Amino acid sequence: MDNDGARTGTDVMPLDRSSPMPLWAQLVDELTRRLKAGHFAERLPTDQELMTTYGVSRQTARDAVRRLGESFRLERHRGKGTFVRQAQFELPVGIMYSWFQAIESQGAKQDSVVRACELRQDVIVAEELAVEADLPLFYLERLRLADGVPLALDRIWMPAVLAAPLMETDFTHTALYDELRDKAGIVPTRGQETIHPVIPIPSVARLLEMPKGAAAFTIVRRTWIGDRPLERRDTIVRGDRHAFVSSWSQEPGAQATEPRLKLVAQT
Amino acid sequence: MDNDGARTGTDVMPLDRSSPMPLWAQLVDELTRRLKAGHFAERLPTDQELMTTYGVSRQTARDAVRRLGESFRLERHRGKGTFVRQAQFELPVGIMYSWFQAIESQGAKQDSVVRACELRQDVIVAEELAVEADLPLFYLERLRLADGVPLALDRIWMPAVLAAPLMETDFTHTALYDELRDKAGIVPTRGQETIHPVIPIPSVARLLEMPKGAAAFTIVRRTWIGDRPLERRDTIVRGDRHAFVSSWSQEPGAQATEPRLKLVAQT
DNA sequence: CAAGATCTATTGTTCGTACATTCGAATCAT
DNA sequence: ATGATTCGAATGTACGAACAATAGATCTTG
Repeated sequence: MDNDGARTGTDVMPLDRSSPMPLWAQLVDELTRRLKAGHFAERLPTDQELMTTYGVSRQTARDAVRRLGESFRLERHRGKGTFVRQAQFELPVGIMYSWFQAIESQGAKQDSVVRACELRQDVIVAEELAVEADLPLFYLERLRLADGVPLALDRIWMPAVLAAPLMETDFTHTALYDELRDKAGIVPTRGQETIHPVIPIPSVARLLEMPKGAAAFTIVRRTWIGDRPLERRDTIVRGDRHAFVSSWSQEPGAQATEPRLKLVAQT
Repeated sequence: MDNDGARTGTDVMPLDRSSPMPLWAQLVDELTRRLKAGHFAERLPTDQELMTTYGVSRQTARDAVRRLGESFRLERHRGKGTFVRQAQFELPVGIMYSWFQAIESQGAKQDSVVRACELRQDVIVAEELAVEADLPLFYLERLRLADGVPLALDRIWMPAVLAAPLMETDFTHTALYDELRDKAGIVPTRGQETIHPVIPIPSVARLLEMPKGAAAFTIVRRTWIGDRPLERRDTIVRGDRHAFVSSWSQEPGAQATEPRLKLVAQT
């Protein structure tokens, strides 16, 4: 991997002024390439630098940066420069993330009853997490409450090698991903959630204090770091008190609102 | 409402060059105002027209139009001009829309068994649709099949005054919104879907040929034309053969994929 | 030393200009 | 009439220039 600011010669690919592709497009490609190669970890070139480095006008340089910002999260500040926004730790980790946030923002106190936090063996989950069947897995089972009312039952499996630093954590008030980041330096890069309707088994229904004959959601989440499986999580959410809601509308001529599902508490 | 191209004098609000707000921003506001007032039904002013009308440079005019395009769906064509993209009839009508599309794109033949297509009275739904309780409602009940396999049970209520032209339609292969648009000239502008897990009542479970003890999704959709309720629809989807799936990923530095749920068939 | 003033770097806004590219209509030649 | 050519309109690309606004560093001064 090349060094950052170093001009090693092969660093900069000159633009092709005879190409039919616009200069700004070539510059976008070039900057994208360098960004992905790890350049500009901190700061992007200034307008002036782009002008002299690539021999374009400021207009063209700015145009390229503007369009680059459609793919990358860039922040420009007068007097300072252009920066790649640091990867946020609070990734949009699917539906559950926004849900717990919404609950919090409505003023309800969240906490969890930790029902298990241990190392376990499980052949089936081990297979899914791509670890040897006889290796231990970190297992965390929590009953999540909002103002003391059961909301969901959360069961998490992770390879023990990755989750070892979390063993001693008190998960009563702590978010898993925060702990993972702070104690193990791990942040998931990819995730998937699958949502099914289920009839919870009696023991779970009792835990969640659900009325008899009510259905629930199961949300199965899988996360990865690159290609490496990090986590499998099964969450059972009470279906009688929560729903997924999607709204859309279209002002005449205006952009249509993308349908986006939100898990919300029922009144 | 003012006429379109007519320059009636109050049509054009001049920009304030002493304002701290950039000219392009003022121009965006002005064009937004006029768009919402029904101007430019067909074509937006050309760069040249904006320059002379508002006394700005082409750069500024183009900048304004570019940013206007972030709120409105604009199409610019060399040699032709700038146009407001016509409201598409195939609105992103929530989750179900993409679901039936996905099924179709996977090659499965869809059709419906029309179980009821009639006028009915229903006090509760009438209340919801904001019509007099003793007025009739258009009621359509369909069992939706993919390659002959039951997928979902669909029940639709609409005010009869709006849906009258649909009474004679054969809904075996026809999409409701297409019919509404073609025969009644009606297109919903707003919608909401709420998704719950349920245990279907035996008669419905039998219709959907669901295994005993399986749960299902109910999707309640409400649509409006402006503020006027158009439709209430209850759809019961087999939960053992379908799921909502949401994926997200984050390239380093790249825009995070918004979590978006899709209803998909299980393999 | 500290508070204020000044300078420098960097992005934001705005003007002007020129030519390229594409579309559609008008014109011309056959 | 019909096909090819030309022309005008409109957007796309690219250059140059100037000044404004902001942040941070440096300098000045009490």
